[in-house]
Amino acid sequence: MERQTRQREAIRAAIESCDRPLSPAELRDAARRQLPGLGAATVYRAIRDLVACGWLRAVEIPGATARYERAGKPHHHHFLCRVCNALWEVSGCLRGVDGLAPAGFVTEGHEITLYGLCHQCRGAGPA
Amino acid sequence: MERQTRQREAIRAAIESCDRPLSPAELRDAARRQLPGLGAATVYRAIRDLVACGWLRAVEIPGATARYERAGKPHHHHFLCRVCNALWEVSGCLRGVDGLAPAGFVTEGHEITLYGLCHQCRGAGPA
DNA sequence: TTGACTTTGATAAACCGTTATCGTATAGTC
DNA sequence: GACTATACGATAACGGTTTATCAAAGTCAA
Repeated sequence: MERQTRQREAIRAAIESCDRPLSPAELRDAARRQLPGLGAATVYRAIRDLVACGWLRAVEIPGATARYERAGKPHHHHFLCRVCNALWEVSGCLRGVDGLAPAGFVTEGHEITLYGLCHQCRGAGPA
Repeated sequence: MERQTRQREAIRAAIESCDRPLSPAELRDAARRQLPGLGAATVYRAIRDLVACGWLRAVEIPGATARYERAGKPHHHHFLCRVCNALWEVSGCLRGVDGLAPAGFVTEGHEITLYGLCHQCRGAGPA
């Protein structure tokens, strides 16, 4: 298993050439620019396999379907634009996040999601 | 409209007697302890109306359906237990969260979600 | 080049939370 | 108590995402 195909090539290339996490639909659209006939099922299969082998990572965000980014990046967070729904990478974190948990809780990780307008929608979007 | 019914009474009481945000299913189960025949549609209708009138607030969390809590609480965040899936309230926040956004982005709000084991699952849950 | 086995793409179908439908029950009013 | 509009509960339907199916195409080793 794990053959080299044009489809998987295009999907991996789309992830690597994009600087932000993509939803399955965004990923399919991006990969289709290189391989127009690409089917949706193929994208889901590739996502499943790439996550399973540790190459890709799911980014869960509140109130929306998951996005996917290259695994192995340093710890960071995300910014969700309420106009274009793109998820952007936010470098860095804050000290003390895990310490917010109440006494008696075991914190294993955290997510910080910022909301607002991205640089592209700042001027164009509605108030 | 807005009649006083046993159903809405039980739903409001369930929210107020619980110290953490509830999903629609959790809310229904909680209210059913007071009113066993309560239907799911009634819970969804009540949630819609209570959110619309500002009594209830939706809490969006990554990778799960929204939970609901009394509106009007001071700014705070949440802790999601990976074993029992309960969402717990976490008081306080951190300075500088909104400042994480990249230059050129307009931050309108943020969510911080901690993950791990709640105090109840700490001892009982699997490693 | 052949041939076995994998992957693809189109389609259908599963999923799951939520909403609409509709006949019945009930709250609030006279 | 009777009346009327609202709310309820059961069920079906929805919408969007994800997965299963299967014939056709493609990959890769021999």
